[in-house]
Parts: sequence; C-alpha cells; structure tokens
Amino acid sequence: MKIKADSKNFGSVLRRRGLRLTRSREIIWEEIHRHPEIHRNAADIYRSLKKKGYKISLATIYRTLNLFVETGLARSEDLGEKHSHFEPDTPGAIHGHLICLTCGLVKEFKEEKLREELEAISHYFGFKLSKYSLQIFGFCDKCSRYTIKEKSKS
Amino acid sequence: MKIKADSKNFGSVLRRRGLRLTRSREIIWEEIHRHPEIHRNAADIYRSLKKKGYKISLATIYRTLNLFVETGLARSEDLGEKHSHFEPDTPGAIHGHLICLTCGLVKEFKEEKLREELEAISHYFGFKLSKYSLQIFGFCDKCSRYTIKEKSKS
DNA sequence: TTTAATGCAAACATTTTGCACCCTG
DNA sequence: CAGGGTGCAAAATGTTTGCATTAAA
Repeated sequence: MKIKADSKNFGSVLRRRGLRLTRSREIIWEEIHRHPEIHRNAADIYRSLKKKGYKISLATIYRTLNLFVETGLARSEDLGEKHSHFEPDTPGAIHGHLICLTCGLVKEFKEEKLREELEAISHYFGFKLSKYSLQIFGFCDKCSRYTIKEKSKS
Repeated sequence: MKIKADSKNFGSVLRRRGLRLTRSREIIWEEIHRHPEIHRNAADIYRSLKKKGYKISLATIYRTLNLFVETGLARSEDLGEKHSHFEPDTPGAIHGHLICLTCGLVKEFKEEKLREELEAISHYFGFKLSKYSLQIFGFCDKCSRYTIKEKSKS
C-alpha cells in the first residue's frame, strides 16, 4: 500500500497542468487504487462510493476517469463487455488480461518477452508503439473442468 | 477471390444449425468479404448496402453480424472507437491490429511466434485459450514524420 | 475573487428488442 | 404453411454535454 506516495504524485501531476486537486478526484483516485487488480467500470465505482456515503455524480466519475486517462494517471480497457474498465496506470505496468468466458474472471499477466516482441512487430511495420491492449479470452482452470459451459452474464 | 467457396461454407454452417439462408444474410456476408482487411462497423455496412440499392435495416445488420459472430463466421473487434468492427473469421486467421493514433490507419499483422507465446501464457495460468484480441496503438510511418500530432476524428 | 469543477438532466451514439408482417424451407 | 427472419420504432446502455451553482486556489 503506497497510496500515500501515489497520492502525492497524483496531486503534482494535476498541479503541473493547472488542474485542481478536488475532494472528488482524491476519492476516485483512492477508490481505483483500493483494489487495482479489479478493473472497474464507472457505474461500479459510482455505486461503491455512494455506498460509502460519498455523493459524487456519475458525470463527475466519467469526467474524472477520462481526465486520469488523458493525463496518463489511469488506463481504460475493453474487456469484452460494453463498458470500459479502468485501472491505475503505473509506468512499466503494461500488461495483458486473461478473461474467462464462463465465470468472467479477469487475471492480469505481464511478460517482458511479449513486450519486446510487440515492439519488434511495430518496428517492422514502421509504427512507433505508444500503447497496446491485449486480451486473451478462454476458460479458466476451474471452469474448464466442467463440460457444460454456460454463458456468464458479466 | 474465393467468395464462392466461402459462400458455400457459409450456407452449410447456417443449415447445420437450422438457420435460414436468406438474401439479407447473403448480401451482408458478401459485403464483409468484399474488403476483408477493412474492418467495418454496422453503420458503415448499412450505408454501403443502401448506396448499392439494398434496403436492409440496421437492426437486421446487427442481428446478422451477431449471428455470424456466434456461429464463428465472423469476429468483432474493438479498435479503440466506441463501436465494434467486424471481419470474416477464417480459421487460423487470428491476428492483431496496428492502429495509428493520428490518421486512424489500421494494419493487420499475423505472427505465428506470438500465437505460440500467447498459448504458453494461457497454459501457464491454467487457461484454455479460445481467442485473443491484440491492438497496438501508435503512430504509422507517415504520421510519425511530422512533429505536430493532430487528433484524428476517426 | 476568478475560473475550474460539479450536479442535474437532457442529449448522444450504439446496440437491442417487441411486435406485426414476410418469406424460406 | 409454420416458424424463423425482417422492418420499424421504441427502449436500453453507456457516455458526454450544456448550464447554473459550488468551491479550489
């Protein structure tokens, strides 16, 4: 838990851009750091904060998350559902996701070799890699033990 | 152009499932095969067919594309825009996309080594790989020659 | 104080759906 | 000619935005 250190960095990133460090932004920042491995969507975050007694509108959640993404403080991922999922963006934390098509389990993985390979591919096609998004869909250990596959309702 | 052969397969896939081979389905099938490398969204396909004189509703386009995806005849990709893009799904054609953040150019690539690597990663985490989705965002050769980067309006 | 940030509701964009009618098998 | 397929319009979803109000700096 180095939320403190992150928070400090978070504040300075905003200040450097002339943006304000508001209570709402702090709360949302802390919320997405609480379980960074669980990539949450805007509505989840909204409900979660409401339950904790914070009255932050969904519009503000969206504006704040987008602002985090634009300033490089967070990233937005498409995990095969219709909404976006958000996660803190720590430098060098580029990774992929394994997603179970049965139970919806999401597991992060990070492979340095893979990163090098993607950079080589980009280079080969004359592209300058900026970021990548990699999702592997399949069936997790537990779910692939059963023959009957049911659709998860995400 | 082996649309003919594909069409035949297309018909039998439907029949095998007790689905009907309608004119609409044929037209949409041919349309997504016309330039399979250009991944198009539902609205594009709708406009394109309308221009050609086919009166197929957007609802049918969606229902048909979803049906194609469910039966494994096509795949749906998220290329960083708010809508989905569709492409024919030929077996073994699993690939990634390089997407230029400036001009929107989309280039497909296929790397056998990469596929093996992803399979190894899945295996390591106890996942059975079913499909994957890989997007590399960056700047294409042409666009990275200019220092001033403008946002594309996709 | 001044101007960015917020809440609210309305607007948007994309995709899905209910229902009456149509057409394939 | 029965049941799946289609068009149309309405609904559902996820996200953005205009505007008046609030609150950082």
